[in-house]
Amino acid sequence: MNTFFITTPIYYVNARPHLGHAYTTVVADAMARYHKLIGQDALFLTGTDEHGDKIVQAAEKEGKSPKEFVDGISARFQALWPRLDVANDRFVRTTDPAHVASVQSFLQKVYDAGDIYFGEFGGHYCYGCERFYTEKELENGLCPQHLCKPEFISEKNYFFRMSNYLPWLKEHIEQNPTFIRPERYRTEVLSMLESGALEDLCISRPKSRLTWGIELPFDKDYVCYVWFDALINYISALGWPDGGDFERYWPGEHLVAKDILKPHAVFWPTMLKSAGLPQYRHLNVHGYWLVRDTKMSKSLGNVIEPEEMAQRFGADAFRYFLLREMHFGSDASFSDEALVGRINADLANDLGNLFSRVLSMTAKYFGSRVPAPKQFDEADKAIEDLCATAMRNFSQLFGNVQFAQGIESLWELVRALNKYVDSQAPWALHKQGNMERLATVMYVLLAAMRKTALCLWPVMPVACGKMLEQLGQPVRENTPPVPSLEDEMDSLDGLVPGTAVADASNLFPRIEVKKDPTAAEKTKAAKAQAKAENKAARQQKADAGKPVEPCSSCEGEAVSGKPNIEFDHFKTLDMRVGTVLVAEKHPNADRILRLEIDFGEGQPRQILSGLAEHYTPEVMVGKRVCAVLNLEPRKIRGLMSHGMVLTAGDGSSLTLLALDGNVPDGSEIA
RNA sequence: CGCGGGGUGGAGCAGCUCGGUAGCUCGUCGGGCUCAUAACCCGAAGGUCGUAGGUUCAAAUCCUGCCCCCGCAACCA
Repeated sequence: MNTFFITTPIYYVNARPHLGHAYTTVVADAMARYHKLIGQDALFLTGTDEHGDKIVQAAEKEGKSPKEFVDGISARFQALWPRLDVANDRFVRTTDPAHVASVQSFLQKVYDAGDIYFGEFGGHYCYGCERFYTEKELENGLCPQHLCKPEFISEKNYFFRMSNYLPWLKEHIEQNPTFIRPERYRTEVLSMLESGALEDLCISRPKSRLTWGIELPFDKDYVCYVWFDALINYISALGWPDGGDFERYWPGEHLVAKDILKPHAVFWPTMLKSAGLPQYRHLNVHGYWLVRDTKMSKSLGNVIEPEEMAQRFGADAFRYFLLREMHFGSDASFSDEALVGRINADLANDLGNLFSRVLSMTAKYFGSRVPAPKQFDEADKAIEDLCATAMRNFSQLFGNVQFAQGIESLWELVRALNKYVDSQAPWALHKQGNMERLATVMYVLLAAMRKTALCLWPVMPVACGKMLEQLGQPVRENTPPVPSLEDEMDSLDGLVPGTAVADASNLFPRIEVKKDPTAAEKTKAAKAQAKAENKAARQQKADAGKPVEPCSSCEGEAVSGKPNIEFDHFKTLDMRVGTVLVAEKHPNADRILRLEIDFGEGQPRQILSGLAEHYTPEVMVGKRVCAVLNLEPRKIRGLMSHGMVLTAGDGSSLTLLALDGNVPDGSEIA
């Protein structure tokens, strides 16, 4: 196995690239470079996902055709990567004619295998539940929740018989412990499979509703919906079904964020299985970057612009931070402070300063020429051993997607080199005139620095180039500095005595920090907003109410203002004042209170309200509240609610609407 | 008992699979060095490893109960 193929997801082009995109792509780049560095034939693919409803809408908004629109955003992604020193070998777009042809071949193959059928999409839609019911779920033709007749909405669509392959998939995952990694995501997928909640996959949309997509080869009235279009990029970019690249590079491995675990861990393997193609080797799943411990989102104004980071701190430092700070698989926290902290501590103080002090001494004592070493003593041998260990650990950990740990093991060497400088005190040797010993010490340092730089090529390609240049080593951009890192691991050889080196070095200047006293407040505000966001997003998801996953290689972002309504429309609301007679926790829902409220109607009305996290039942009794009475009654966790209590809140805090004066129960609100 | 992750010195994390001196980075304090990017090196303070039990000669590590935090899911009319 001397080839390596790594992919990022193709990014949905309805928004600009953000930190999450940058992380995934930088990691993939580092992986590709690492495999090139150990002498493999590595191919690195990224790209853009350009079909779907959202694109059409976004394009309309800007008065562009879909194609014009996606061309623009795709170009933006493509322009970003070089700024992060990302050197992808391929870039795939789902609007590429080759991709389109490939998707159609794949669909045809799966169709011929008998795994695609024409069926009913949707069916019995209950507006109360905002979902479709199958015949089986209905009780006497009625919605089991509301006991009302659901409306029959019919849309014929094509389905992929995914369920056929789920038992096989479960076994495959069980027998291949690193098929999905890290472990936690493997566990999650297995429990997903055990839960039995997975159904067949709807893979089409009628052209009457969506034209911006790939036409099904067996029905020209339909286009392909989301996953069959998107996932196939991983092989269409290799020219599948034709061309030698597929033979050469497949199976590869994938890198994704945890939000698209299901499509990659379940849909894609079953699709490959159905098409009779070999499985991918690994699905590498990473976590989210939080910003000051809250979710990053556009409307919070805390979106991290990768370009800005690269510009302010340098692409190398930014990449270093991303790879060093996040333990692959877990979430991590992004902040300027953390970034600057890493840059100063690791890059400036430890690594940069090491280069500075050693090169400066080499200039002073040996005229900037690598001296020839003599016999190694114990201290030198210890460094030689540690260097070998560090390189081996680094290599093993990096290959195992444990980037932070790999880098850390390299820093054990860097710190040891700084200690070695102190313990050997070259300046003292020089004073004593002990030039033999001095030569050996300086050689050990320079040679170990070279080894360090070699390992860092996947992480910081440009800085690595600078380091090697300062050590008199020839480098070529985007080419591994040595043909095989393996050959470099067992000795301190590789640096030829007499080589001219730089006389000074300032690789990573310290960044002076200016304290931001409002940081804590910012955090607090951001958290509150984030919660509100969450809620809005959830609402939106519910509104979509479709049994098919929305594309999630992007963050959903359309939080829009509400349109104006007619006064007549407003007047249709029946809002009244009432007094809470009874309040208790919903027996089967932790956020909800069950209220009995007197609206002067003769008998109290039962309303359920999501107040439990803000008001205790005791406090609620006797309170006067405002409510909407003529909302469609709705069953919530088994109890009926006949109205809605009015509240104001921002997501983290919530308060009831209060009355300024005294009016009788049942008074109208307008 | 919805699913999953987590609670380890001031902060962030490792260690837990395979029980046996609690480790790393940052921060704080004291010292050293003078080659260097006010950096580097040494030392110190600071933790009964969420909690209550259990197994064991021995538990951060294994078992059980409980508490708390974070995602997702469900209910927020």
